[in-house]
Amino acid sequence: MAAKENILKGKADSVPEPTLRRLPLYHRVLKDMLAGGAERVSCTDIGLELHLDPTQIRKDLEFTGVAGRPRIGYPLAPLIEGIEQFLGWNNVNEAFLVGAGHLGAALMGYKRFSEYGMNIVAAFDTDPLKVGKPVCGKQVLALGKLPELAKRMHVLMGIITVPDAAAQDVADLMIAGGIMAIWNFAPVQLRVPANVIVHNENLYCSLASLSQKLGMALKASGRKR
Amino acid sequence: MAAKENILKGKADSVPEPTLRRLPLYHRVLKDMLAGGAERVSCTDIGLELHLDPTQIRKDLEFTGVAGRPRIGYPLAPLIEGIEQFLGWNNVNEAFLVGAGHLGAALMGYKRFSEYGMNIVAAFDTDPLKVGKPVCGKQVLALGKLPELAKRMHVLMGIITVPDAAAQDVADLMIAGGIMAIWNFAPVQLRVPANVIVHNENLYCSLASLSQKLGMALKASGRKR
DNA sequence: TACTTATCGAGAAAAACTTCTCGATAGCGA
DNA sequence: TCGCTATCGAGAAGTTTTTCTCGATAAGTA
Repeated sequence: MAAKENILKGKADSVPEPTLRRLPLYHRVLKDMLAGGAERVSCTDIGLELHLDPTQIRKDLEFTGVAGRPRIGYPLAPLIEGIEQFLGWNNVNEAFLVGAGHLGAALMGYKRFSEYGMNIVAAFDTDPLKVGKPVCGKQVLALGKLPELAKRMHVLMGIITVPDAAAQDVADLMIAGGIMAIWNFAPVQLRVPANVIVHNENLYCSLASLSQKLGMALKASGRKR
Repeated sequence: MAAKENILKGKADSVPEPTLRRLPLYHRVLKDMLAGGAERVSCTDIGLELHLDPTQIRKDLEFTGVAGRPRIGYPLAPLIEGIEQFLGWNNVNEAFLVGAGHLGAALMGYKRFSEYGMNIVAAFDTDPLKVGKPVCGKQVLALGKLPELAKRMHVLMGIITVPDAAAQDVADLMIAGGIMAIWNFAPVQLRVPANVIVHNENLYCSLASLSQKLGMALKASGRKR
C-alpha cells in the first residue's frame, strides 16, 4: 500500500496540509465511537459526523497505513493508534510558553495537549508580578532564563502569546535557546532562520474570514427580501 | 476589471478561502508601511515582508477593486481602505461571547477586534461566581438570558469558549437567539441549521500540523547525522 | 447458493489554487 | 530624448487538492 511506503520511505514529509488538519478531527470522532462501544468504522460514518466526503477521508486515512476492508470498514482501535502514530503523538514534545496573560493561561489550562504530542513545561514572562507565581500549575519564570533553560532541557517547541511588539524579541530568544518549532499567536510576521518552523495562529485572519462570510450572507438575504 | 465586477455583481461570495486569510496579513503590512510614511506599495514589497509570491498578492488584491499602476504599485491609503471595505470591517458586527474563562477573557481583551469588524458587547457564563462581575470591561451575564437579548439587540455573531461538553447547548441557545455566525473554539462538531455559518478554531488541529512537522524535521536531521 | 448492497483501493477527472509568461506602462538615469 | 527596468494585468501553465468512477470484496438476505 502506498500508505506504509509513505512512512517507511520517509515520504511522509509531503503530507498535504489539509490532510494534517483533518486527521485530528477524525481522531476525535473515532475516540467518541470507541467510547460508544464500536469496533469498526467506515468512511461513510465519519463523513456523516463531520460533513466531509467519504472518499477524501479514505485518502487521508491511507497515510496512516491502516488498511480497511470492503463492506467492513476499518478496525477502530488500530486506526486510532495509527493516527496517533502518524501524527507523532506518542513522542511528546516539551514546550515553553512565553506570555502568561489570559491567552497564555488558557493554553496552559488545555489539559489535553499532552495527549496531542505537546507538554507545556514552563511559562515565561517579563512582568515581575507574574514571575514566581504558578499559573495553571506551571511555574512562571523570568524571560531572560529561557535560552539557557531551553538548551539545558532540550526543549524544542515554543509558544508565543505576548503583545505584538514583543513577539520578535521572544522569537529571537527562543532561537538562541535552540527551539525549532514556534507556535505564534501574535499577529506579526516573525523573522527566523530557514530551519525553524513557524506556525502563525492569527485570530484576526480567522475572524476576517468569518465576518466576510456573514457580511455576504446578510447582503444576499437582504437582497432577496 | 474583474475586481470591481466581483463586488458589483455580487460574485464576492466566491472568494477563495486562502485569499480571505491572506488579506488581513496584507492589511497589517500596509498599515505598518503607512505608519512608516510610505504612500505607495508594490506587490514585491509586500511579498518580501510576508515571504509570499508577488503574483499571488496581485491576484488577491484584485478582489478589492483597487487598481495598481505598472512601475508605481498601488496607492497605499486607498488600498488599505479597499481591503477594509472588502472584508466588511466598516460595518462592525456586535458579538456575544459565551464562556468567560481564560480563553474568553483573552478574546475580550483583544482590543482591536473592533477594527476588524467585530465588537464583543457582552459575555455569558453559567458560573454564578463570574456572573455580574465585569471581565475586561465587559459585563458577564447569565447564560439563560442570551437568546432573548440576542434577539432584542439583533446580535448576529457568537463566540463559543466553553468546555467541549457544553458547546452544543450553547450553540443551540445562540441559534434560538437568531445568531447567524458562530466562532467555535471548542473542539467539537456543532450541529446547526444550514443557514448558520460556523468557523471552528480547533487548536488541536493546528498543533497537530506543527508537531507533525517538527517530528519530520527531527527524523530528517537525525538520519543525516 | 445466488443476489444485493456497502465499502475499500486505485486511478481518472475535475476543481481550486499557485506560479509562470508576456505585453504594456511609466519612472529613472544616460 | 532614449533606452532600461520595475511592475501591473491578464491569461496560460503547472501543481495541489478534491471528487468521481469502477472493479473487487464480503456481509446479509432470499
